Amino acid sequence: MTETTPARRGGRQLPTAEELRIWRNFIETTAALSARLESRLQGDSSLSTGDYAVLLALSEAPDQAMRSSALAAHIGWERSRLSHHLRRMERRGLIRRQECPTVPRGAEVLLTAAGAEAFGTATFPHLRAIRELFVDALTPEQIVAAGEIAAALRARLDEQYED
Amino acid sequence: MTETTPARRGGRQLPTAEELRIWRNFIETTAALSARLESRLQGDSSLSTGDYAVLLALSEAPDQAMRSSALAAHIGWERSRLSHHLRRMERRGLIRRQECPTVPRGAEVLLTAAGAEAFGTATFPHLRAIRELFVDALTPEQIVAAGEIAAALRARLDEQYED
DNA sequence: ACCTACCGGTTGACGTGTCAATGATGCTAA
DNA sequence: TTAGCATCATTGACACGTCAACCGGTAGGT
Repeated sequence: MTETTPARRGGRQLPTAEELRIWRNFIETTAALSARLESRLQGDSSLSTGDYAVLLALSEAPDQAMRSSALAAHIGWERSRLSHHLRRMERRGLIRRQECPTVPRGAEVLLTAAGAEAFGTATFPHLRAIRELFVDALTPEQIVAAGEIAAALRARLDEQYED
Repeated sequence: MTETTPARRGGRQLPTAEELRIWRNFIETTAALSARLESRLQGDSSLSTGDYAVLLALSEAPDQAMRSSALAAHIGWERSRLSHHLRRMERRGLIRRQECPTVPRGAEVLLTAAGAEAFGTATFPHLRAIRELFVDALTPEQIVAAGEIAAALRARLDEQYED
């Protein structure tokens, strides 16, 4: 690895120059990758990755409908974020909202025909883009390593619960 | 690796379920990592990573000053993005802008004392956070692998030049 | 019954990012 | 000279995200 400072990893408080270089390349490249995927999806289907996540969840839901909070939990968003996003999607005709018959204060989110159609159009090119930009860019060993790295980073994030 | 479909990597058009799982973990975890860094920096110094990037570049510049477009190129931002960001930073007193004496339409961006101080306060905790959340979360081998993965992804992004 | 506390969802304010359009000013070629 | 034309920077419109405040209603404790 040819580090600036040898062995004693527990001692240093700050990253070495080499570690910092790798860090920057890593975080900037993953951000750029996200952005490229976003723009590919946008070009292929006029959907954002947020739209896609919502439509995917609704497509797989029974009756193509979900309670707002269940949807938020399913895709891991804050309720407020989802509410803003649904407003924009409703304006574009991708989903509809209606009072939930069973739960008093609940709001049901429904997939519209236009939403289902947009999702159908988007899916194949989106998966192909993931393949081109991620899967095919790496060796099988690197894909495994990427999975392990993600798991290790996630574990660290979770262990320092919300700061 | 135990893939759903064996060997013939060139043949498939779509990722396997396992590849998709790794992809999702990878891209979501790196996004969460960025977000955590952002929030740590915010808490430690009331700066965003965007602020930090600008202040870092100015700190290292001769006379703590740079032309706007040079700054944009240095940190890899669009000029429009930088212009918006500088407006907000100027409002907070972190930087100043003035007409450039040499270049006709050029705008000089200057680091203020407040900006330099904020940057100084932010640096150590920020680097420590990078160490905690990235460097220390991975084995030395994983850090090397992360660097190689980033390089491979970057190469693929660059080769498909801007879509 | 009444006060309170929570719950589901929305809203507003604001920071951030992209895109397209707009000045303002020099450079170049008819 | 003047009609383009590229360049530097800003602006406006809009999408997206977070945070905190809010609102209507249900549930618990006294």
